[in-house]
Amino acid sequence: MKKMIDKVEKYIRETIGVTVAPKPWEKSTSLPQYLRERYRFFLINILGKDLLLMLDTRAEEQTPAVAGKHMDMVRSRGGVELVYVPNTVTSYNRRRLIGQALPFIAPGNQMYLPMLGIDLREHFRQLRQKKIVFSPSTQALVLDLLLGKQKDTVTPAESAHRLGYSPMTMTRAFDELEAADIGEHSFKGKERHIYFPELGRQLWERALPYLNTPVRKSVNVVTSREITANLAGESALAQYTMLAEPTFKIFAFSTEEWKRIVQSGDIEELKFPEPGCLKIQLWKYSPDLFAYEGKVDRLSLYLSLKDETDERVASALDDLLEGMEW
DNA sequence: CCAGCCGTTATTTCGAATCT
DNA sequence: AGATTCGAAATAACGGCTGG
Repeated sequence: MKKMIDKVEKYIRETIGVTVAPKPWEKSTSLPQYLRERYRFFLINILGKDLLLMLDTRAEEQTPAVAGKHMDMVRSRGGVELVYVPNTVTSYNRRRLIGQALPFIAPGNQMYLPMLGIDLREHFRQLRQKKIVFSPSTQALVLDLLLGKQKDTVTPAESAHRLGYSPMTMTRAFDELEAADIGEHSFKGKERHIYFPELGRQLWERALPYLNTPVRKSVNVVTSREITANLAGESALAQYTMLAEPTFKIFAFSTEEWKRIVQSGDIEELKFPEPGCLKIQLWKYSPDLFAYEGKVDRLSLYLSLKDETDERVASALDDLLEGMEW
């Protein structure tokens, strides 16, 4: 294990530019057997702060919750700030460690030391776009509220049942709404409730910054089959407004539904559109949830085209919302 | 150069398993 | 029963390579 502590030392020196002098921790003998076997403990001093490193000797990754339990255990006798040093850790577990406020150092990769105000990662992704958007399931929930005119309070389980998501997914959708400060959140015992004092246009405008296009991806196809599905894009817009029909018909599918269609044969995907082809939009949520009379709902349609620069489309979009019965 | 392709890695999403 | 946690699977981003 000598190697591991050296790596940590080097990583700290290279990233923060201070040398720490790791010393074995004597008190470790007072720990339960299993903790002593599993971890090695070193005291270090960073920027005037004493920290106790807890190095995992195991090669296999440990889940954050278990690591957290062990840290609590050690902390209860140590009385020092603890830092977990996993041997290996996946990106999603790094995020969970942060989520559970567990300080950790992943040498060569990432360091999270909130007590020092350090949150450092080696592999910066493209400067994380701060623009928060709702996940597809949350957007589906919001649209359901807007289109279904839900007056009462709603619970995750109810929404889940109505939209075909799991209760957990709806719980997370509630989380996102709460984070965006949309709706009034409350608990009735264990049941989580959300209530919207304002629906319709007010809610729409409030949520709009967090909503994005339902279209995950578009493909051009040719087929001799008769495709019946919900019209989308300019095709749907042409039905709702005075806009002229587009050159190619545009349909919307959920990913799963489209997979089924392709499997049943006679669908050829094209790189570029050609006369007589269809444009297929694959949606992040099922268009069927809100579609009406053979076309996708107005709001999703608006979201799918709101970045369109074409002047005629833009003005048709205005008409589209004008025609909305809030 | 550089646009497009492609394998690799990171992140997101979601339901199943687990916990309380 | 409802909440939390975990990991599989889908998706997106990265970065090296290639053929113009």
